[in-house]
Amino acid sequence: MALDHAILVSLTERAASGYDLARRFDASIGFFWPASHQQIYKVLARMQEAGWVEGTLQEQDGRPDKRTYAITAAGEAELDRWAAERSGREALRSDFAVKLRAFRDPEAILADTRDRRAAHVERLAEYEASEARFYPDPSALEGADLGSWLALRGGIVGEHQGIAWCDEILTALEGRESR
Amino acid sequence: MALDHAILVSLTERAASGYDLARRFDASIGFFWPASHQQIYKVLARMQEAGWVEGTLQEQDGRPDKRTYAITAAGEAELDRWAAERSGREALRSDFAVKLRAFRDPEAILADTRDRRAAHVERLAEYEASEARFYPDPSALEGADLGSWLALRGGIVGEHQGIAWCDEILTALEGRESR
DNA sequence: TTCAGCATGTAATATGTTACATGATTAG
DNA sequence: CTAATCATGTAACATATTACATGCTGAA
Repeated sequence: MALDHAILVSLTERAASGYDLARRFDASIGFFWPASHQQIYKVLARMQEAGWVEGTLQEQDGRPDKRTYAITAAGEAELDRWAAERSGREALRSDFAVKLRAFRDPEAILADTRDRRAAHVERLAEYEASEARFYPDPSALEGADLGSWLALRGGIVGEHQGIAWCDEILTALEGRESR
Repeated sequence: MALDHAILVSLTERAASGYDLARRFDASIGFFWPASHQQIYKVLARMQEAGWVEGTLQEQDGRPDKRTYAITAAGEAELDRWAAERSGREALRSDFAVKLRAFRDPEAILADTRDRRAAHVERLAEYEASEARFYPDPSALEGADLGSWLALRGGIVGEHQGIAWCDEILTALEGRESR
């Protein structure tokens, strides 16, 4: 029951079809909660049965029919209930850390680490571009905008951390290699 | 197929029963790949069928029989295959970031953030204690020990990042509250 | 004509969580 | 006498991934 809430949050911002949501999950909200279109369609169907969202079919010409979902009052109530709930500690699951720990193939680890570093740098740039564009004056932010900015800050801080970790690994491995 | 590898890595360090593994997963390797005993038993059974591990039943008096698993040659081969494989980018899934973004209940977010900060501080202390105890001289490390230390470094850097993010949130929210 | 985008899903499989079940020993 | 530790699991449920399936439009 967690993708459910991510979708509901996205729907409070604007009503959307499963397809639209899938695209949003490829970008903004999906940075913190990735989801595939298949999964999104399933959850939308379940939430409609629960009465949290309401779908209306729109016929379109030239392209497939579109089912647009909007959040209902019951959905809003569910979001409020969830928002007040304590969120326990989040488990991190890192395949890469397990691989490091196994330390079976130092060359592969080096290559992986370089890739990861590049991916972090790239994503950091995206985040920073978003920040500059959408939140040029953070001190003026309020409400949901403040929340979105703080979430983005989490992404930025996280990418910095990822880069720092990669650099530690590279220093340790490259340093040893050349000796 | 990822808990599989975490278990195999743990078994290369020392043969163990499901119960033993469950305890290890509560501590060391479980920081990067949490798992419950139920899940571990299931995976062990599956891996035995696949021939990656071999279990031997030991009768004990005064306590339940114990099934000790050791990694087989096929298991080692599988680890090697996995180690050489590229690991793609890891998805982070943060319920908390979604909650921030929803920004429904600032008081609850504040309370959550304080809890999270405390949990990060606590875990950081554990990691740093481990580091001081098991890796007092990092420059002398080699092989699997070097890998384990680097994984631990990831944990440490990650907790620092977590604390920094919480501090940003607290500054933003508390600053605004008092105005 | 080929590929990307729009738009919906089903089916099979894999993985993980929660609840339930049993039963002995030892320390407080 | 109560709780924790040792030791194994099953069953039901929830969630996520991968593969498959369809079909139209518009741009290169």
